[in-house]
Amino acid sequence: MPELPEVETIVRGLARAVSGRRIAEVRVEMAGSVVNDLPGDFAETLRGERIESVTRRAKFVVMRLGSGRALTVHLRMTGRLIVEAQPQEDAYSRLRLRFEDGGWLRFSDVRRFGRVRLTADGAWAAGLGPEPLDPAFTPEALRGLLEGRRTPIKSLLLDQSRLAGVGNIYACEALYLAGIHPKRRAGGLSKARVERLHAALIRVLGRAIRMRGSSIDDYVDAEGLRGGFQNTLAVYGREGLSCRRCHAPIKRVTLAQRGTFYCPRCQR
DNA sequence: CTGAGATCCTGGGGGC
DNA sequence: TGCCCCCAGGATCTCA
Repeated sequence: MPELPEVETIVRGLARAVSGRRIAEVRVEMAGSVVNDLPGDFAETLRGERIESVTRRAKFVVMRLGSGRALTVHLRMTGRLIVEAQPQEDAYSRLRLRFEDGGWLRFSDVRRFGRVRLTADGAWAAGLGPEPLDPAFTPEALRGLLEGRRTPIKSLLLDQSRLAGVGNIYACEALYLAGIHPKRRAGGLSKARVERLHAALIRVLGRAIRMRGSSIDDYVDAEGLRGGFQNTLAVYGREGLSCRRCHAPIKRVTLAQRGTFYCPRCQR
C-alpha cells in the first residue's frame, strides 16, 4: 500500500499525535505481526516505554523509545497505523497500544504482510539505498547507482537496497515524467536522461507528499484521512485511458511481476 | 553478484 | 447469486 509519500504523511501525523507519550498497555492481537529482537515478552518489554520521536527511513516508520530502543513498523501492502481516542472494532487489528494519558494507536493489516519490530537500536531499517529527497541524492549519485546495471530501470527503482522509498506507483509516475520507457536498461541511460529521471523522482515524490499521498484503494493516514495524489496520476492504473500529454492510450505490461503503466508515445 | 521467479496473505472486481 | 480467475501500493528467499 504505502510508499515514501504515504509513509511520510503517516509519520508526520504520528509525530504530532504520539511523540512524548508513554505506553500504558500493549495488546498483541496477532502474534505473527510482531517481532521481538529483544529478550523477554514483546508486550512486557514495550509497556512503560515513552515514544520519543517518530521518523521515516525508506518505507519504515521508526519510533524511538525512551530506553534508546526502537519500535519499527513496515506496512507492506495493506498495513495501517491509526491514532484514535477509543479502540475501534477492527477484524484486522494486529496490535494496539494504549497511552498513559489516554488514546490509542492501532496497527491493522488485512493481508498480514506488515510487521512491527522491537529492536535495540532500529537496525531493522538498514541496508537501504539513499533517500531520494536527501540533498546528498544528486544526479551524479543516481548515475552511480545505475552504472553497469543491465536490469530494467523500473526494476532498479523498486530495489530498496539501491534507492529507498520508491514503490510501484511512483516508479511508474517518475518514469513517465522523465519520458523514459520502463524497460530501458538502467545502465544504458544517457546523462541527460538520468538527470531528467532524478528531477522527476524528486518532483513526483514532493508533490505526492504535499497532497498527502495516494489513496487508490484504502490507504489512509494516521488520522484516517485519505490522500489526494490518486487524482493526479498520469499513468498508474490508467491502462487504456488517454495520455494527458499526447492522448495516446496508456499501456500496461508486467515487469518484475508488477503492473507497469506507461505512455508508449511519451516514453521511449 | 545479478536477475528472475515463487512466496507470504486476504479481499475486491470482472467474466461467465 | 455464485464461482473462478486475476489483480493488488512490498520484500525476501531460492535458484540458475
